[in-house]
Amino acid sequence: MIENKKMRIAIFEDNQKFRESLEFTIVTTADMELCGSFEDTNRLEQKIAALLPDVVLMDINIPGKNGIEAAKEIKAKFPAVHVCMQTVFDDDDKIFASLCNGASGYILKNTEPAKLLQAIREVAAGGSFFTPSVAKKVLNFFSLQPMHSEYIQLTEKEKEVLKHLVDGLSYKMIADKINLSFHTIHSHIKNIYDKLHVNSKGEAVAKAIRNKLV
Amino acid sequence: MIENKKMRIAIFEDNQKFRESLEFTIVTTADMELCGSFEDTNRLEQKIAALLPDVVLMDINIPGKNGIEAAKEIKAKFPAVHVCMQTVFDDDDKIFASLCNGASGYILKNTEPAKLLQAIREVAAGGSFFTPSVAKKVLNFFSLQPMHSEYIQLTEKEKEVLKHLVDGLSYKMIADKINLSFHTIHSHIKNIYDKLHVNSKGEAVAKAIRNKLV
DNA sequence: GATATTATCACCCTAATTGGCGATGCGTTG
DNA sequence: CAACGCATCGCCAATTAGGGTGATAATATC
Repeated sequence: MIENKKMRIAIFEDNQKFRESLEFTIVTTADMELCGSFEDTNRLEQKIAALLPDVVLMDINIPGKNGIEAAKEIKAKFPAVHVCMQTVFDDDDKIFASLCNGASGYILKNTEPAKLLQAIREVAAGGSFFTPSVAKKVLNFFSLQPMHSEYIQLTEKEKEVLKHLVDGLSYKMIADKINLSFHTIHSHIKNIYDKLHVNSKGEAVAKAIRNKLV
Repeated sequence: MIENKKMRIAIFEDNQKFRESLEFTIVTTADMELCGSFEDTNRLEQKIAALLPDVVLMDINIPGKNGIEAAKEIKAKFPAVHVCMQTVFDDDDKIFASLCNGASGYILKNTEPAKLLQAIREVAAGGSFFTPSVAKKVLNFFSLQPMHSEYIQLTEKEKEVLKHLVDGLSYKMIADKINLSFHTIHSHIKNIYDKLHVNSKGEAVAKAIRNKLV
């Protein structure tokens, strides 16, 4: 975003009332410009290509291809265009599907205009925005991942050694790779095993990948 | 939160300057009350039990048990207490570890007071708050879609053996587990290595997990 | 029906790697 | 100074990897 240019916003929303409400919010905002407003996702690619918006507000339940697919397509073909999903539902599946398909934000339709504008600005700047209830769901999702529950403090060297271990290198090869002696690698690995509470390469590799230590 | 009562905030932060800055922000806010401020997490449980804060601001790198472990302990013993992590670093590992351990928010220390207060209010109300950069990381996490396609056809037995290998069992232990001889496990594993084009347990485990063969 | 092919199982041998035990020194940080 | 991360080294037993051989039973394929 260049400071002195207005953000270009495109709206995809089938409910006429709500669409007009969004349009009003955008056009009455100094640093934003409404570059397009549609009630379906037909000829999506051409629309986006012609308008090149900074931010797309995409309804999830929209005629034509649904908003989640649309978000995916937009991100695939126009990575620079940021997509902010919006819906009345805060359905878990849809939230996660949207996030996975590249949406940068997820807001509920009852969000007040001030917050909506804040969300748009965050998203336009390459950031992300969730309404609190969505953020909560994301957190709950993480809380359901039991294996992430222990925090493991590895030193830089240990992380490096572990990375090579995961890549399948032997002690000797790792020693060569990072110019340390076989013995040093050996003791690093012993320390890693202690910290991970494992006692074999297989377990260490599994834990490293699953806990995203690498 | 009952409307007419002040939110009780407890601070755990070792840096004195920053702690005082936080204290100032809290005490000068009408709807908040500073109920405790500490420079380490010693006797954490007693402190929380005595104060029963609505929201705990927890530094990640704090003496005593680190902030991530502390968050976990607080959520385990006092589920009603909301924890908001803060740190100067936006280190992926720590963010995810914190989220998984029950923290409701994650803010960077350069966050302006207004946003900090907003975060506290969200969290106190049972919501969640991320600074935009953290939200971005969460999204990136979801966008890490597996994109592997290498046709690996393992037989049922091989899959079973591989699964145990990933779980960290030795050849001998696997043999016991599925009532086969050590030698048989050995040859299965040799075949698995052939099919996966690997030549060590570490690589096999890594490939198994990454390609979702287990 | 005869002939591959494949999955499964079992064994032997050797060399290399790994895991667990120990120890030392050096520099930084608290 | 104590504690810690880091690097180094030795020893020994267990495990693993790679090279074979070969049997059985089920399933294709000819």
